[in-house]
Amino acid sequence: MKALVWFRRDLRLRDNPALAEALACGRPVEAVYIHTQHNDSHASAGAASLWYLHHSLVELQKSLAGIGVPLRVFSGSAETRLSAFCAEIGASNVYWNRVVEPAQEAVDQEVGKVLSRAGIIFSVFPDDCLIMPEQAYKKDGSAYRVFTPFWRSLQERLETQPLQARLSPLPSGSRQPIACSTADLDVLQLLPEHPWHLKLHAHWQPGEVSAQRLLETFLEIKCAQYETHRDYPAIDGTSRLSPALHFGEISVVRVYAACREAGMFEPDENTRSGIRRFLSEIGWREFARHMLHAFPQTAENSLNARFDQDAAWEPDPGDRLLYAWQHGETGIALVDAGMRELWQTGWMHNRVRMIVASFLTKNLGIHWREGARWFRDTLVDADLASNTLGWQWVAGCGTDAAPYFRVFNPDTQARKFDPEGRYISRWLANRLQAPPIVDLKASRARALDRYQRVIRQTVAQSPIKRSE
DNA sequence: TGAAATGTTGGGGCG
DNA sequence: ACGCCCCAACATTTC
Repeated sequence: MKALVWFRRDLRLRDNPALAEALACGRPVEAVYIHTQHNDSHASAGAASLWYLHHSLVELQKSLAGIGVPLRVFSGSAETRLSAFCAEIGASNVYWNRVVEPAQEAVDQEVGKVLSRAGIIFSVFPDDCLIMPEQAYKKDGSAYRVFTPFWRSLQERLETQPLQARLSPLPSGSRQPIACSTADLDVLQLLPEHPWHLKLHAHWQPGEVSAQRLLETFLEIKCAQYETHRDYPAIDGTSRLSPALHFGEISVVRVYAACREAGMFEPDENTRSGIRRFLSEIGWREFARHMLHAFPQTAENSLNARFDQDAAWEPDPGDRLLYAWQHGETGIALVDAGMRELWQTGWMHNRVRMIVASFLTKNLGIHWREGARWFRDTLVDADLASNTLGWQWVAGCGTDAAPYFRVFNPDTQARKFDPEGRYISRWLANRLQAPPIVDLKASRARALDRYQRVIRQTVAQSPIKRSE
């Protein structure tokens, strides 16, 4: 009988608990990836993300072949495909790593039932998080709602838990390499027909090897000035690890452990603070997973439900304002530059993400849900938890959110963080700058007015109460 | 991980 | 020398 590894968002060989365990069991090992399409659900991946996935799978298939493990891919639902494939190849055991996302937890439940009925033994391993979300609640069982205490307690707990146990060496090539053709990946139809995605190759190199190189580059070069460079979108000062972390091309445990090790005996104060700051960004990723686990409805709705009523937003007939924002035609230089970077590269610098998000929700008065949807469709690193937290943070309707009155002025931000206009001219070159579609000052005032009314309303004043 | 309005202070020009 | 005004520069408050 064989052992089967079900790959999901752990597209790597190194530090892969499920793969390591399967290889250790002594049976012949095969691997499978199943692509499930959701119809316009917030769980479905966008085109840029699917492009990344396709090429990451190509790399995974090649490296698995190098250790004698064939990878097969299917479209369809995991519960039907998995059991069928087990029967086909004669697998008695299935191994996989958890994906910490509500819809995926539900898939695990279904798959577990089906496999049990078929008499197949399965093992699920913790992954995707430094600490599994159900272990990240406060002592009284309630969820953390503020980042700082959450991150502090998580770090304290990591001090006492040996991370080394969750890492494993690269599987050796003791097995016979097998021939591999990546042609069958095309059946998943992850790539769109129109070849717009070809431009993404100039900016991204999917795969485990590239992910490890990004981490090395960060620790050897970038972290020394991360604290300052991270704020300047014209500078390549960030790790660019977000898509690799999303797809699990590198383990977040490995990233954390490597950073801690690098910071341990580091004499340079700038380097130490750079590493510390970078780790806190990893912390926000953890926080986002914890939040979505505790409040799964926030993927669709504001945690503060008052923000989902019409009064919190402005009408946008024909979605004209939304369209202008999406296509970088707002007439606000930094916003348009950011939206163009996103469209061209499938990525946007984090400071600019905050600024374009603030502009959409506050200056244009459009629900954060629309922005989140666009990001999901266009980002190579689109991640439900991080995206949800980020948008609600900016909109001011989530946990530990920015206060509603914190409105970025894109022009002021450009003067501060792109003083020479390098970022703006990079993405707006050869482009006539249209007049702004909104007046920054007036729209800011309207936003403050709107939010103030929404926030201040008491339960007694709500339409539901009154109608009684 | 704001920005704008408002308040305070202190140096310098000037009568 | 002195008071007055102007206005940066900085601090505080407010949204």
